[in-house]
Amino acid sequence: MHRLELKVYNTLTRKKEQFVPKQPHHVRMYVCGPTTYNFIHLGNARALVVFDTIRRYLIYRGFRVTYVQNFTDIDDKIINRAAEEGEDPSALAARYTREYFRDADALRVMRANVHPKATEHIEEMQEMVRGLLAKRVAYVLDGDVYFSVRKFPGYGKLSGRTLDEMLSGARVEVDERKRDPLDFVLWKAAKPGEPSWDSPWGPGRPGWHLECSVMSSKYLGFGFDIHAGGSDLIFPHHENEIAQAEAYQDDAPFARYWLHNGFVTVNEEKMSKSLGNFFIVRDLLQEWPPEVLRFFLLSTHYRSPLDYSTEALDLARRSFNRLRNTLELIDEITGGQDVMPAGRLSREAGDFRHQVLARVAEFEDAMDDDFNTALALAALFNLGREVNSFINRDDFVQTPAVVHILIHVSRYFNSLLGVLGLIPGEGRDMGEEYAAQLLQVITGLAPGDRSLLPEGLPTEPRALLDMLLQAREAARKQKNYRLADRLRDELREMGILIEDTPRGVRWRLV
RNA sequence: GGGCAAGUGGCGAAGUGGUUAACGCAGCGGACUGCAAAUCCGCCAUUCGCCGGUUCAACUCCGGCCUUGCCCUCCA
Repeated sequence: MHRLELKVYNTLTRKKEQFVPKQPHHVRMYVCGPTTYNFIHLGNARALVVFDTIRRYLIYRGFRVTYVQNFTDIDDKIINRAAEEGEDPSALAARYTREYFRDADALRVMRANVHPKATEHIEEMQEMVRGLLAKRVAYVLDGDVYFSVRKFPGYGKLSGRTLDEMLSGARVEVDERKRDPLDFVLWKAAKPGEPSWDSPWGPGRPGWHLECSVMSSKYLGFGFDIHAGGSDLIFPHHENEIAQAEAYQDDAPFARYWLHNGFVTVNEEKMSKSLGNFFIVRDLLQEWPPEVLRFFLLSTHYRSPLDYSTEALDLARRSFNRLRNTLELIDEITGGQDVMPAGRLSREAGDFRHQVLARVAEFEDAMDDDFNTALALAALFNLGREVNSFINRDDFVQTPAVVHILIHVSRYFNSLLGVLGLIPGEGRDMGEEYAAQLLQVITGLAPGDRSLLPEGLPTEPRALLDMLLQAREAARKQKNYRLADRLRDELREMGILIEDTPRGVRWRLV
């Protein structure tokens, strides 16, 4: 397999760089996870899916990947939300952590190797605060501990701004007690009634930025390979993480490659909780299959904005159908068979195999170039066209050798789709709810038409459908197109799409 | 106000200093089909926000302008 170099865009240097992990063949990757006070929305999902895809591609490329994603399970937002709901903050955090997994699993986001929680690392965080105080880059103020940004010369290197440029913004909160308006909290004193942990500076809780510095280096080691998150985390979150970690360690870099995804927008405006224009993944999954959501999220390069709309998801659905059709077409030929002994290849089949490999290389080249999933999808469409053309040739003959090739092609195709997490769910999983409707179709038949059906009625929806399909085949043979079309229409109405192919009837749920 | 991106066909979206500007959706014509669907073949941007500049050559590099978005506050 050909191997060009893998390039990634590093926010730290603002350019694409060759990606070389610190340790060959092993990538250590940290992704900022959610604050567990709510269901995740599509914007959160984009980060999850994008970095999950990057992880999958790294694995595909032969790297071992250690993937860490945290849960911020103590935070002002959690405390406030818990107060509103009259729920214990830790119970609320635990609840939304479970809900997080339901959505992430549905979106086929692989679970991390470690999912550390902030509340389980209080000791380590206090340790870092102590260290920063000892180095005099932090100071105590009425039970709070602040990091002194002026003491860290590299402050601003990730966001590409100087301290003075940041200060020129009018939105920095003014707290007269702080030595510098940009100093941020490492340890936050608890107000009465708030959850707290004892500390040398009084009862309190960790500042948000601290947890990621601590947990990432705990599980991945200082100087790990990839630190990722949404663009809105560049400043101040990741900037502050760098400041703390590098000041504490007296070393750099804390993380080697910084990757940030662009936002999901709605009418060109950032989808965000404060704007109230967000769409909850849980709701979207009611209407769209996970593959369609993933296809949508990966149809644009991860650093570009992506505008949400029903039309855009519908476009993703239609587009993805094309890939799924090809997948089904291959399955019809191979029928899930295992590899068969190779026979003599026709010249056309040899060319076909050659073309397929070229498309696989196209996919890899696209992903090698800063994970260009939009271009990678184009390679999959090209691959699909090769397959469709080959199978639909006039002179197509289903010899063992051809089946053998198609099984291999199927593996390639599935493996590339798998990198994008786009393996379609079972589109033929009929719920019991179909049984009643199918029965209704059968009982609605005229007595004459019913004679085409065998005696007795099964209860399984699949069996009922098979019966109807057979009856329709019989009707078509008798050129009773009135009945055949009527059955097709009625099935279509309940969401079962019928297609007549040279290899027989084919159906799927829509 | 400061910083950073982006503006490509009806829509979505890649891409490149120089042979025909990917791919998908939609549309049109054809093949296949009893009809459909799926699939295949063909057509569909002489043009890449606007104006200058560099160059033998720019949509691609530089400058200015316009428009939009993001960050500077919790946010993926």
